[in-house]
Order: sequence, then structure tokens, then C-alpha cells
Amino acid sequence: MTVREQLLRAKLKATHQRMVVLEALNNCKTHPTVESIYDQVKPSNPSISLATVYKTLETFAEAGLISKVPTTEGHMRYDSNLSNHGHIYCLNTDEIIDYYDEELNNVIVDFFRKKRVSNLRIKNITLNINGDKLDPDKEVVIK
Amino acid sequence: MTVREQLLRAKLKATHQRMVVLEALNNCKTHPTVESIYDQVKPSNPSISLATVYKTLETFAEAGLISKVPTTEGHMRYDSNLSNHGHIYCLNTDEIIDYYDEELNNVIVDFFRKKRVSNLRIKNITLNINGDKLDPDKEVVIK
DNA sequence: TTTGTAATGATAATCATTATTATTTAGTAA
DNA sequence: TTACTAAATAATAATGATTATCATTACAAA
Repeated sequence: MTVREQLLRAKLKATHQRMVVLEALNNCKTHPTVESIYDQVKPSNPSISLATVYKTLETFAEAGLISKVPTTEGHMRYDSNLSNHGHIYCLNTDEIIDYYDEELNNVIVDFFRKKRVSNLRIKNITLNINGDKLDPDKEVVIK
Repeated sequence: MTVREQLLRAKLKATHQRMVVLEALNNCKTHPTVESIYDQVKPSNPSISLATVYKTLETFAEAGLISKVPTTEGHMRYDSNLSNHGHIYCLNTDEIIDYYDEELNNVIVDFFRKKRVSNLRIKNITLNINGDKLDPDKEVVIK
């Protein structure tokens, strides 16, 4: 699906700025900040305004095209991976890595099918793993 | 244990400001913001500075006396409950409620004993439950 | 008590985010 | 295609939250 189609499907006007920002998000495996998206699209779109990037990301999040990921330091980052997943926070490198395990997910889903939390409509449950990367230059691998 | 003892044990100078802030945190079942702590201690300590509250909370977090809880909106709140637990985020009321279940914790601990995440020294794993309170005036109850 | 060092209060500076507004653009209908 | 309307954008000012500065004060060790 093209970014234009994604936008129209979300009932958003398909402007050039929205398309390049969404393109950047889609091609991004990390969890970018507003500034890093701005830096990424700026070279090929010199007239884009930082305020537009802020508003665009907020609009996308409201429309459900992306999700917001708050960091342990209280800043906001964005995630175009909409599948059910948790995050590994590498505190010493500021990396945020997607984490998903089918077996663990099933255990948690089963648990909350039994255990009832009343007076709350649960939207989602995520697992956060916080830690330090041992070798900051190598990747974290889940086996 | 008195707040003075808590501070000295953490190798922090036991100033009056630190004692009243720690006292406020200890007596607080919610997850207060900087401002709400400031508002709470200000009446009985009119000369305390907001900047001091900021620095004090950061100092406490570094010393491990409290932990920082980032909200889904990217703001910071503080938690004097140091036991292993997760949080329920009530998105429509901005409440953050502690959550702990022995059985679920065991399942998760067991899982990560088997499953290895390499190149990462895990500090902690927390479960975040996001949802909306159905009746904002009533409590969320876990059964 | 005295003294050295660290913490505090007051406030200025900074940084991130949001608001404002004139201009431009996308989408639609003639 | 062209013209129209509402929405989006660019530029930048305003705001709000947090941090830095520095003169003063207070803790705690001797």
C-alpha cells in the first residue's frame, strides 16, 4: 500500500509533507524522535517546517497510523509498527527495540481472560524490558 | 524507618527540604508530578523553591529512593513504591495505579529465565496496562 | 563552635512544544 | 480544466516545563 493510500484510508488529506513523513516512518526501524524525522526529511524537502512535523506526527497518532512511545526520560518517540508488541529500552544507548514473543503473549492474554480488572476498559497491555546494552556497538539478540 | 534514616542510608544529606519531600512521597498513594509535590509541601514550607523540588526528586531517583514513571503523554511522575510492580494507566483520568500479581510475575520471571536476551543486562521488566476508566468516580478493582 | 562543603532559593536561561496567522494546497464540483 | 472552499503549511512568536547560575544558608564532621 502506498503512503497516499494509507493517508486516504485514514481520512487524512494526502499532502506532500504527510507523505514524506509517513514514508520516513515506514522506512524506520528505530523509534524516531520528532527531530530525527525532521532531520531525515529536511534535505529533500527544505521548506518543511518543524511545527508541521510535530503536528503531522500527532495527527498520525490520533488517526491510528502510528503509535506514541514515551521514553524512560519523559520524551516522546514514534512507532509505525502497529502490531501487538512490547519494547526493550536500552538505557545506556537510548535505543528502543521492538519485542514480541508469541508464547509470552498467549500467557498474558490468557491471564487477563481469567483475571478481571473491573471498571476499566483495557486498550492494550505492553511489556517493557529495561536494561543496559553490554556492548553498545553490537545488537541485542533474543533467542 | 524515619525519612532521616532513609536519606542517611542512601548517603544523602538530611536537609529539611529533602525530609518533607520524601515524607510527602511516602504518604502518597498516587504517582505525583513535580508540581503536585510542590503544592503539597509548600503550605507548611513556604520558602521551598520549585527548582529544589525538581532537583530533590531527580536526586532521589538517582539514589534509588524512588522511581520515575513516564506517562503516556511524555511527562514524568514519581513512585515511592520500590517493590516489583507494573502500572495501570487510566488514559481518561490520568491516574496511574500500581499493579502486581504474584502468579503473573512468576510466569514472566520463569519465561525470562528460559528465554535469553543476549547483549543486554536486564534491570527490570514491567507490565503496562492502558485503558479507560468506565466510571471515573469509582475505583479500578482487580479481582 | 568552627569550618568546609553541599544544598537551597530566587530567578534567569534554555529547550521543547504549541499557537498564531498569512499564504498555499488538496480535493471537489462546475 | 478551472475555480472554489476548507484544510494544511511555513515562519515565527508565545508558552510552559525544566535546568543552570550563583549568592546565601545549613548540615555535619572535627
